[in-house]
Amino acid sequence: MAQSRPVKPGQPVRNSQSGQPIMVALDLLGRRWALRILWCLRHQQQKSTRVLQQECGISSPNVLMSRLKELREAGIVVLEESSGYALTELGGQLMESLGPLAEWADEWARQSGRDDLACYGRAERPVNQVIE
Amino acid sequence: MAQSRPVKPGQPVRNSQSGQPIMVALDLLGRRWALRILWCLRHQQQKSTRVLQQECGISSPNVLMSRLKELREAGIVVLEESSGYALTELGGQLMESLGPLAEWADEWARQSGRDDLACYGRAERPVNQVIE
DNA sequence: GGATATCGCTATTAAAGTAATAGCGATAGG
DNA sequence: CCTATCGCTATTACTTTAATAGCGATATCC
Repeated sequence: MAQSRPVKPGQPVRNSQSGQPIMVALDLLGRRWALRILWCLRHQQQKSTRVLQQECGISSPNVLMSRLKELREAGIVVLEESSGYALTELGGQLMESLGPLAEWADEWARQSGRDDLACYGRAERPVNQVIE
Repeated sequence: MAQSRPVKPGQPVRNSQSGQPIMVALDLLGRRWALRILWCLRHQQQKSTRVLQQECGISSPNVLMSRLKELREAGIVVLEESSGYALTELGGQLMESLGPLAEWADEWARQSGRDDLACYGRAERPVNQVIE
């Protein structure tokens, strides 16, 4: 049993003892599948655990449940009555805040000679599709 | 021996097989101590491994060396001749791109009733000091 | 020269996190 | 009752990180 404490602002986390919100956020979002799950919840509002597992390509439900639990405790995701998991408003705002980092990543790809991968600034692909 | 492949745009990583820059970036930066190390390199330009280890509170040099190697291969950090590690220009841009996420994290702290921790918007503390 | 100190970096073992498969109890419909 | 799906748990193997000790190389001081 991992039994990790809730990942919320003010709580010490892996990367920092101070509980600084940005550090807590980076710990939470840096964990395996976390952003992938949020991305799956983006378009269609509600999805079941099994749909999430399949669409994200997650083989183990254990880690999926761990991430969902953490994201729920963090107020980023909710489990709605017999309709599945969904993003909260805060969760939606989070997805929007990743824009500049995505832009940096594209610049990074450019400087690495892989600008064929940069998609954030392209008109053909909406901003929504940056995170895969 | 871990012998992990370089974390660069175009390479498949833990969180994604596509090599999308944003996903690669989140894998790289989400690894333990990565952002903490970058933060330590922010003010003073060059620091030795031992100074980094001490200031970041890292007990094991193994993981420090792993992160530094990854960050160097990614072009975010350089080891300058007998003067220590330093951020590249790209690395500096990266730190700036984390602003919106830090703002979101502060809003997150506010909604969690921990707005005493939110520091990103405060005039007293420069933006530089958000990440601890 | 020789002792001391610091440098970047590696070896080794233990702990923590994740991968992968199988299955539980609950609910709903036929 | 039978089947199907739901959220979720148990178990075992593997990967990543934690923690301590130490290497060879360079520099400094006596």
